[in-house]
Amino acid sequence: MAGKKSPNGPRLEPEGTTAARRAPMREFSRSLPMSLLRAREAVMRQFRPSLRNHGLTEQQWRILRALTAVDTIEVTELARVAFLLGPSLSRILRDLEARDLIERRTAKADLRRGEVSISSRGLKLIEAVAPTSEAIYAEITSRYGARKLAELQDMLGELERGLAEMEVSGEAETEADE
Amino acid sequence: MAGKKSPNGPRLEPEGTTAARRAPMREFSRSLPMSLLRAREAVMRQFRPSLRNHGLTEQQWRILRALTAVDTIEVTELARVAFLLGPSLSRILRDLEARDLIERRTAKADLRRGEVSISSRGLKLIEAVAPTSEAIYAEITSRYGARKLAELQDMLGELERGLAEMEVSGEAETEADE
DNA sequence: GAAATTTGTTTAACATGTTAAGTTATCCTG
DNA sequence: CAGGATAACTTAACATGTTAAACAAATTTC
Repeated sequence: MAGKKSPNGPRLEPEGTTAARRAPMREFSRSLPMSLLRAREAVMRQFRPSLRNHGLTEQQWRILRALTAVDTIEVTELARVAFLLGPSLSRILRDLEARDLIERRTAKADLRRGEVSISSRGLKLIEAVAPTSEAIYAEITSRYGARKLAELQDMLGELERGLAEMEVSGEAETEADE
Repeated sequence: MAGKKSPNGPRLEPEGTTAARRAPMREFSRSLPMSLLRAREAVMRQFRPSLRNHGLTEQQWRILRALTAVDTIEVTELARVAFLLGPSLSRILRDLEARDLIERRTAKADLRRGEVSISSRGLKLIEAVAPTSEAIYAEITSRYGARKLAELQDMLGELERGLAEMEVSGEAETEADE
């Protein structure tokens, strides 16, 4: 891809020449990151309005949703499950606690750890949102096909696992590179 | 350093006693949005270090990358291609222009429109990053399998198109719902 | 052809993503 | 048992996501 570039000077012309004179590379819009981004956005666009009507963002919903599956959970574990970085989670928990949607206390055995659980108020909110959310999910499944959807998720999972292996191989350029 | 856990801390039970007393719903971590999010993050985690070494964020890279394919492009069209919302793009363009990586001017025919193009400095930067970027992409393709990757992207594209159709059907609750 | 409406872009405000640094509590080693 | 290294968060700082509002230029209406 390091082909010889035509020495086309900087564009100072209002009406440039033709369009296709630069580095080709892969078709940008068809890159894997873009495909995944657009697909996810297309999915979330379906859910956001409903969540918004209940005063929840996507991340807040993920957290409450994860909390319904457990009695209590530590912050770090919650970050892993809800797939949020620590700082984001820290801010959101502060907000959710202020809104009385969750409850927190420090672990007796280890004062560093925080234990989080959903409040009855939070539980009510979840139960109010869930039906719409489930309906949307069912509609998506129906449209796309349950089997194909499962297959897609399998492929995504395999991709994820494969990339996790790459992590260990290419760990050597924390410095340099320019 | 290994899996040393708290000696008496209550662990999470997938099918635990106290855990499964609330709303069941779908398995949270296996939802489509989470699958897509994790997969995309796994992919981007590969690219981010390299981009960072060149002082670029993912979005800035997307913009410069899109600009290499055209002579000039209008802001709105650039937002569509790079898949960024107007406000985000507006901020990033301001920054990229300050760093002399792009050039801007207003269209003669329509003073509302802004025309953007990459600068020679921006082009140099792209050419510096591209090799590493392409190598990573090649590695991913090789690991996952070119055929399977193409299939995955086809499925993602179909999902995206299918959901786009849903948009028109369920448009009636801009108000109410709470 | 001026007012009303629409369009292209930016600004504002708040929430999250991302990396680095700070805090406090545990663990660990001499 | 004093430090030093770790671990679990939390803060800070900057960039982007997201929605609403502001603005100016173009288009439509009456």
